[in-house]
Amino acid sequence: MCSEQRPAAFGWQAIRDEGLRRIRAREWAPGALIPHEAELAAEFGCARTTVNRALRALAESGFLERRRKGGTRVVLTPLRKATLQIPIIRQEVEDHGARYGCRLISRNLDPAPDALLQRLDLQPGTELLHVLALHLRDGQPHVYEDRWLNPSAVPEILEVDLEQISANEWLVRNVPYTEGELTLSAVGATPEVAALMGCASGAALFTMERLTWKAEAPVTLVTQSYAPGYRLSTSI
Amino acid sequence: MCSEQRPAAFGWQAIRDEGLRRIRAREWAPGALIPHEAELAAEFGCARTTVNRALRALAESGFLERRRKGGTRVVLTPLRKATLQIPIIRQEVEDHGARYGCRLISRNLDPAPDALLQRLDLQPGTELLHVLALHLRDGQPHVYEDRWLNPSAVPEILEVDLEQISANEWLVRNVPYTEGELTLSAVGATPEVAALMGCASGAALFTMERLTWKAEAPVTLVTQSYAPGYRLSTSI
DNA sequence: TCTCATAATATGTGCATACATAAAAAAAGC
DNA sequence: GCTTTTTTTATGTATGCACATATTATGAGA
Repeated sequence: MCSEQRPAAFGWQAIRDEGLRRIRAREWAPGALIPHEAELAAEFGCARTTVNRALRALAESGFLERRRKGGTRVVLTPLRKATLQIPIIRQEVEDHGARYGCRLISRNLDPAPDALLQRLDLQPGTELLHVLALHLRDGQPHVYEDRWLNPSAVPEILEVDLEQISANEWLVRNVPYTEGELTLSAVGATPEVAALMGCASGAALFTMERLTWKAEAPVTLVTQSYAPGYRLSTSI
Repeated sequence: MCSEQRPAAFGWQAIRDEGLRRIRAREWAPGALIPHEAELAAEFGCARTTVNRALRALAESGFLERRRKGGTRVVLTPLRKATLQIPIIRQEVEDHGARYGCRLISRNLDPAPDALLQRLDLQPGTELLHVLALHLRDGQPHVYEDRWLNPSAVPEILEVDLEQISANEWLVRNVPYTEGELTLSAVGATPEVAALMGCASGAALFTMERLTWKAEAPVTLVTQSYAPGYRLSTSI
């Protein structure tokens, strides 16, 4: 979504806002075609380029659906989209004025479980680097991290001293752009995790799972469980 | 993010992709200014408009930060953004080929708790409509919903038969565009909720809280807790 | 030195125009 | 009737130009 909240009096934003008003007021009915760009340009007394910009913005926001020659339709269910910013843990902690720390619990080159290999589309028997770590906030447990790394995608990771730099930061710095999948869930703390986190066994932990790929190779699968009470907010 | 995955050979997308490559390759260093539009236009042999479009896209994706006269900088931490689609429960259930149902548990016009009124920026003593409901999936508990509605923002809601249409759907249909705040968390099931959901008391429930405003008036605060095991996925 | 007005500058936007492209509609061929 | 080709059409993109706007940089005046 854009920055503007108040309707703009002029420019393409005004046309965008007027379009949104018509969608809301059902003057442009859900699922129906709206007038084409040239027609709207004539109506608003502006260039087609300007109408295009406005309608494109509404399409990006999920209110309209546009197809060449097919015209522009009002989306049936204005599916609400929220863009949430995935926090970089160190930064999130320091932004709150707290002291960040990270404790490496274990680091092993293990044959990965079959279910994991299947999900990563890797050959059975492939060895992955398994790293467990605890992120601290003012010395208190903040996030428990369970990470699998694929050395065949990022061989350098085997040389990195993960006591010095967290796997996450190293990846952000050295494997710049990856695509992937983010899964949010709530899981109960296992006895082991509870002991590390200093919370009750079975406590509800907000959990973020990230699977990232570089080109066609899986890079890492990381599961981060936040201490009880954590809330992730965003504006919609 | 846009739809394109593969680099485009021509057009503004090609410039966008080349810019992204330079950011990744640190040819444009984090935090540093990049050449201004006119310069890049000369380099790529295209109009400034085209460069503008490309850089604007990169800025919207969170890689660049632009300011008039100030120029364009590479964002220091390319904070990863994920756009997640807030599911409309009925639709989500039906899309999975399951039967949707909704059971109204209670509906009362109550004086709201002070903490809530403060959060909604309402006068102490204001009465709000408090609705508890259970969304069913093939007859099984799926989502527990606790909702507060503000009749002074949407008076018509008092006349609506919530047995017939869920508050959510009525709002989507009749109070089309609202801005608000989305908060994700994990909470343990209270004994009452556990009984309704048919899960263990204390079970970890993925919880989505949505606070929406229409103009300056709060419309609704809804807390939806999903049955254990629910996962919300998105691509990043 | 400090404050305030002024100029310089990079991005933001609008317009007229042209052509590209995808997809639907119409026409042609069988 | 059916398939294939052609035309039509709405959106997508590019360009050159002009002017708006927000800030930074500069310089004048006290």
